[in-house]
Amino acid sequence: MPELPEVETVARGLRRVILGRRIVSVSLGKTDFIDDPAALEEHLPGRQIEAVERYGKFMLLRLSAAASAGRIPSNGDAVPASLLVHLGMTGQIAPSPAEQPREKHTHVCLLLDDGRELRYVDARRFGRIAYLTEAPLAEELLGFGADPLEVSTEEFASRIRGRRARIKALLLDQSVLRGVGNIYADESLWRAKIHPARLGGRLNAKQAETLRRVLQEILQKAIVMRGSSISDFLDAEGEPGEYQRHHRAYGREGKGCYRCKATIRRGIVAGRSSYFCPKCQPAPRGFAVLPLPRAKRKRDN
DNA sequence: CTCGATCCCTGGACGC
DNA sequence: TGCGTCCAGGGATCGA
Repeated sequence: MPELPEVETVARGLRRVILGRRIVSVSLGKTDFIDDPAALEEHLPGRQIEAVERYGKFMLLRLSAAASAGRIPSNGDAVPASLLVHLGMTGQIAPSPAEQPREKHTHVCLLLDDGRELRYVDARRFGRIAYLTEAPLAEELLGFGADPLEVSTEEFASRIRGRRARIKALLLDQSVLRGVGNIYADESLWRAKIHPARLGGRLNAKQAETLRRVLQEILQKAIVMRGSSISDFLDAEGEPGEYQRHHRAYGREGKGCYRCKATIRRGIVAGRSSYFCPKCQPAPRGFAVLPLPRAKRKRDN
């Protein structure tokens, strides 16, 4: 669930609270979501957290070369490196006092030089953590698409043009755009009045530009609101976001469209639950709308 | 190239 | 109350 705005919110929070801290030691819980757990234990201690960046849905903790106490480390720690962190669905990362009991599902603890622990908690372990030096990191980031906040009209159009996938699949494809997930895909398609199952390559230039523009507006607003807290998203200071109050499509099955009052419906597109207004966002021929669940048939709105 | 299916994983919602 | 089942979904992978 953490998508670009949520990850940006976490990265900004981390920047405020851990920048400049040095990692003293590492302790790990379950490690099946970590690329090379031993590398964390071997290479993180002694390094300083110099920057926190976001790349799509990833966070990049930029680390100094390890302090070497007068000699050059022989294990590669003389060069800078990065810790790549993906929050998956349920990942949270934040510092806590080291003496505070560890929450359930805490899988990575980095003891910092100020007595706190930077803890990574992830019940479902859909996240990912990797220790990477410069070259492997560059290679890792190579396959990602454009930054949706920066992408130009022309680049966005060219990344859609000629594709045969559905527009929602393209929005979710991290090699097309980096950072968009299910919520912001549905929200931007609703705002652009484009059905998620439309074929991306069939959008005309005006539709593509509208989609690009509203996607940027939505992401920017969501960042200002510190992201959407559905399920259990909390930022690095334990605060929930507010953007879920502004959702117009996502999660609103059975409720009224804010534009036309028609009932928001759900279908599966690109393997994901997709919410749309059947009136504002006309479906392509043959699209299967899921029947409204009993429980959601009425209710407020 | 794109699709759907399957897997990973846990907690919460729901039905009986 | 409790138990079983389904679903949430980002990403990898595999076969069609």
